[in-house]
Amino acid sequence: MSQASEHSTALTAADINNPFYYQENFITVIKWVTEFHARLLLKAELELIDRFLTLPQQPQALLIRLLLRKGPLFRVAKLSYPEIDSITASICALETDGWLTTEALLGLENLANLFTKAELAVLLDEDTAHNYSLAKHNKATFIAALSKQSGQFAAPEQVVSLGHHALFQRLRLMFFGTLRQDFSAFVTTELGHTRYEQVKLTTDTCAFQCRSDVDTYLYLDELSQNPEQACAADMLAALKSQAAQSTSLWLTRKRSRLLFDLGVKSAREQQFLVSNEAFEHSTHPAARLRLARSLERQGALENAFELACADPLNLDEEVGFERLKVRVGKKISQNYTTVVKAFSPPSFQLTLAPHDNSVEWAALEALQRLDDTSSYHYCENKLFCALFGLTFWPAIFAPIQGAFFHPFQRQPNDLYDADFYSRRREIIEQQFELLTQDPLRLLQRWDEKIGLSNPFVDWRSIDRALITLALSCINTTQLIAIFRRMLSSLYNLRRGFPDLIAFNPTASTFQLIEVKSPTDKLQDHQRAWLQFFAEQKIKASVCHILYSG
DNA sequence: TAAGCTTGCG
DNA sequence: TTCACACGTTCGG
DNA sequence: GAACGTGTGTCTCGCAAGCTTACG
Ligand SMILES: [Mn+2]
Ligand SMILES: [Mn+2]
Repeated sequence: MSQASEHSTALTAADINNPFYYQENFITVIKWVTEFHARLLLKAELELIDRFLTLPQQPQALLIRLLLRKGPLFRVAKLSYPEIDSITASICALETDGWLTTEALLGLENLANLFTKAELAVLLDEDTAHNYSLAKHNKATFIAALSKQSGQFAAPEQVVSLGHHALFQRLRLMFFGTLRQDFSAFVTTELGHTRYEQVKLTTDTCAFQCRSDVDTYLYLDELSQNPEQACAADMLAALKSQAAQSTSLWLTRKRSRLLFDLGVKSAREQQFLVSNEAFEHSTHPAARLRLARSLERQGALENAFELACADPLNLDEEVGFERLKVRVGKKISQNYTTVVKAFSPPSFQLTLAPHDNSVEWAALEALQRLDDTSSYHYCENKLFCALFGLTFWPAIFAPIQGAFFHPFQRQPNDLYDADFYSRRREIIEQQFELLTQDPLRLLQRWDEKIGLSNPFVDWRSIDRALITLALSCINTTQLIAIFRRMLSSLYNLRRGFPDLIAFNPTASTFQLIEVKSPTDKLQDHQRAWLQFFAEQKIKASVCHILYSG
């Protein structure tokens, strides 16, 4: 277990009743970042932050209001906040350091976003205006008409734009470790809409190790926002050169995702020079397989075969490489014969009348009617994930170094890393032990943790009674075996569970059923779970649906 | 004028 | 906007 | 049958205001 440096860190959210609660929270974050992670900021940035912190209270409040909104352009006349006395005075104050800038000219797109259809109509030249009516033509028509007049327009009223966007983006990223979260986390948490497990934080922990990692993230995020902009080859070159200097695992993952998408897109456009290289440089779980198939389509059969002979890194590769070798082996007279045979799970057929709801629900109803010894539930991954999340709660939220760095995290940063288990081995094994001793202990944990965010527990789709039922019907040894398999690759193996589960409380047994409509077929990872269940002597089968008439 | 969507807000 | 799953089309043997 | 691309439900809450469009 990692040692926490005892910089006890109270990061408290502001009281909602404070009319300036947003200001308080924003300042809290700024101070947190500048105090503890100043080494990731440039001198110029720190100076700018200083000036921000010394802004008079009212203009600063207004600026923060605007920073929290979509922006970056605002109509001054539309701004109104009861807690801010003089909007215009504050605007003036904010124009001195470039926090806000008045925009005299507006591009058409900005203009159209800021003003209503009626307001745009006024801007039409007089001789064209009479061709259009507000009732008959939609807003796009007016925009198109305006575009024939000009691409730039004098702002009809004062419009301001936010400055220093890059700095604030950077600060938000450094605090949250992602750009997908924003300051609304403070409020939703304060209101109790979302609740997070409280993990002891240490001030020396940040989402980022070095400044260049922050830069990298910002760059990758920008690329993923508008991937259409750069040409594919340029993008590839940029991502490649960046990869050379980065060590961070999760940034590599983020970049690999982009490279993978780039590869898929280029391959579709038959730009194989780009796509092959993009796949090669991507660590995305599906990248190698995709590359191998792409090579096959390009006719580079030897290359494809060779790649498919690599050790499979995951289930998809295992199955996909095998299929490819069989397919391509014949053509290049490699004479490859398959050793592995696809597992075929037990199955049965069920005939249904036409139904409105989904095939899973319809099958559930039909099966339930045929069998009054068991209760049927449509859970897919939800139930086993919930059991997993409850069982390993203390491990998931263990204060491992670097795993948690702000109070609004739903999961540790390394949840899907290969060493998730090894970094928590002791505590995980301890929970296995507790589970063996007393499975019903999980119900206590349910009561204790109910409502708290957990990456495996969806509180609304599962209830306490179902957990109780599950614990009384699922043999602990079997449950442990399932958990061990999940732990071997959390990212891949938290999905693929059969649609339905049926509990027989009298016999203390259960069975799993994957429903397949006539048009659907078993996915590889679903098949893998079914094979595992068969090996573990867990009753699991596929229900093939037929339709009457 | 109602419905449907986005945005802001706490 | 992401994820997991289902559905539908294309393609080659 | 395999592979690929697309569609669907779901999403962290609930409400109000403002705007646009479809509809009668
Ligand atoms: Mn399913
Ligand atoms: Mn199914």
